[in-house]
Amino acid sequence: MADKYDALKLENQLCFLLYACAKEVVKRYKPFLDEIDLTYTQYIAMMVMWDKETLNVKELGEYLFLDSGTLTPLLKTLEKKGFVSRERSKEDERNLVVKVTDKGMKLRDKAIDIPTKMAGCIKIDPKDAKELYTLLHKILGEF
Amino acid sequence: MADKYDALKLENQLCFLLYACAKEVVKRYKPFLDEIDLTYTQYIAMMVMWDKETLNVKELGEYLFLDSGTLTPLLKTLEKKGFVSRERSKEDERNLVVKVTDKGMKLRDKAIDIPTKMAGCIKIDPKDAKELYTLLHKILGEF
DNA sequence: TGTAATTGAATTGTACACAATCTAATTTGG
DNA sequence: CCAAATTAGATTGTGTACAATTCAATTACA
Repeated sequence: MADKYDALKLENQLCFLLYACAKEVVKRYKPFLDEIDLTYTQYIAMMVMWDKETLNVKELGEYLFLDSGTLTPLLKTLEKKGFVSRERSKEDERNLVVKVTDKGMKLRDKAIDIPTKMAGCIKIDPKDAKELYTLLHKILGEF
Repeated sequence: MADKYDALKLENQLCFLLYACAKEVVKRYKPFLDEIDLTYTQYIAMMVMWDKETLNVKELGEYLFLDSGTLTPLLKTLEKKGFVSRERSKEDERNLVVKVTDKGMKLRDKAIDIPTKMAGCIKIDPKDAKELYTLLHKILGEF
């Protein structure tokens, strides 16, 4: 019973599945992230900061696929919470150097069991997870 | 060289991949959706409306995984654009009946080649697409 | 070398997303 | 039958997202 509008049905849209799935998974993080006073976006920003320790806004944005319009207010919030510092670079004053603070590094230990908790929260077997990981990388790869 | 913080690295996060991928794919829709004066969220709402024609806010929200906080302003915008009508139900005045208008139904024909255009935009072979579809359904299934 | 082009952040404006709260309408149970 | 509980939607407040613009700093090049 296929009609010419079939492709316009929500249930046939891979993009919608991606969109809905991403939102629902992020929502699952909330209770765990509430405990360490971070939103999901702040959490992924801190993940990069924990790993790199010092970065400018542009570099951070490349990791996160976010621009300064999102990151500027986000980083100001993280600064207010004491997790990062923000300072213009001496060498090139266009660059804003973001550094994770001691307090920010301490937060990492509080966050350490979040990935495990989340894994227990989303029931997907390791083989499927790996497969999904590969497929999403393929799509994201061409961007 | 595994350390105890490995699970907290962005590149190991399936959720981040989902989140980034969904955003990037939605972004790809923009040029096509601009032509028919819809945002992505408005577009998926219209997809349900095209299919169901009449719905209340709660039902629409169940299809879209969105609540009234998002849908109320969205539907007011779609009403202003003339694509849907909003009216309280006579039988139960708590229900707001959303109906797609003639103008809204006409929009469907303008939207009809968007799925094809998008398919040409994201290079993923049909087998992978199917696999991805199945995996995402599995995850979304438990929500 | 001086101006034009480029770059990195910030700002502005629009549109979600969602938790929490509120209000009015309906339903339930004593 | 009526007060309490439930339900549907709207509202409020916070926090993203991102396009477009602005601004200051730096770089390129005629």
